[in-house]
Amino acid sequence: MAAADLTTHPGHLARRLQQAHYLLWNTMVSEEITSPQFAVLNTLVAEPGLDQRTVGERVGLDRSTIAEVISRLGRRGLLDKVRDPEDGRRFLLRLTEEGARTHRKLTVRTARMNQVFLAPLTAEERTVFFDLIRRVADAAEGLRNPGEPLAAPH
Amino acid sequence: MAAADLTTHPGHLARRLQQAHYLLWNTMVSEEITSPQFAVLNTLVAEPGLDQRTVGERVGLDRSTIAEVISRLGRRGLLDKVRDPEDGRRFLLRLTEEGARTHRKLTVRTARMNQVFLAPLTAEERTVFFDLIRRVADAAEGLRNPGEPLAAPH
DNA sequence: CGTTTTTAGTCGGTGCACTGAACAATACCT
DNA sequence: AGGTATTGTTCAGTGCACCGACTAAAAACG
Repeated sequence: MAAADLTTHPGHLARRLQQAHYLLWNTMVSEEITSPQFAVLNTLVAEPGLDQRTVGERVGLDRSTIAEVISRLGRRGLLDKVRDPEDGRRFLLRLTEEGARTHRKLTVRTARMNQVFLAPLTAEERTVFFDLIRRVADAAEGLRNPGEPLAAPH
Repeated sequence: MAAADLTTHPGHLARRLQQAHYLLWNTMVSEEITSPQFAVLNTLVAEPGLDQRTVGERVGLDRSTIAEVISRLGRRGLLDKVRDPEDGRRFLLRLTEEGARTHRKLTVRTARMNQVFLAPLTAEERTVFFDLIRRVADAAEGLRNPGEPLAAPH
């Protein structure tokens, strides 16, 4: 049997895209803070006091992975973890002053990096790019919990 | 400072896309063989006898990562690793009979999975989808080893 | 030649990402 | 109230992905 053409395999392209992004992030944004870590900081700027599981849901990470990411951020003093007094299972998360400062700094650099990353595309193409990827990713995620309606109620 | 909108961050989208693919692969293609492992098998079907480094280059993996992937495939008896008699640094790689059989089986399943994964897009959109991702990924990879100073420091 | 430089592969370290199993706290249900 | 889910977190295990430092073989040079 002939070999397949990987350039028409979305999984292969997705991996290459992510790797390319990873490298650019490392050189243009930060070698300390990774992109998923920034996503967590960003979520906690928008919604301070979230619990760990919900943060994971927001950024698209499962419970094990989010636990590790948060543990790293905590170790670096970028966020605080407190037991919810009203629900002893939860940890409530909140950025420290340094966490907020780091987020501000990286927000600027991230915007710059995105410009470089998307430079090959025109403005209209970028819109399409976002739209297509989002639709494919959303649909595939929807295949996971088939009982659930697409528009998540609160 | 306000939180950024991650749905317009290509890195975040790329990660979500890859995760969605990973999950679908696991349910529709194989729980044993991963997508990068399949990419290696596929490369060796097209070009038997390649050395390790070149295979990594073909599928887009660095030396360390490709070494691990190949070691796993070797452990499962899907490929053979032989010292190049003409260049004692190289290992030449070749699929075993079982490796070729596995590749054939997964090729069929992968095609089915890609249909499901891309189902949200029309035929024209798929073409655009491939084109945009490829252009962005290629451009970012090009930034790695240029003769050109790409971004003036500060 | 012999000395440098380049190249192929390995090794140790860090981080992301998933699964499945365990555990404790809470909620649900007769 | 008491037993049974359900939920939030952790832990162990596997695999991808990078970097930097190292070894050994080959190539380039003088």
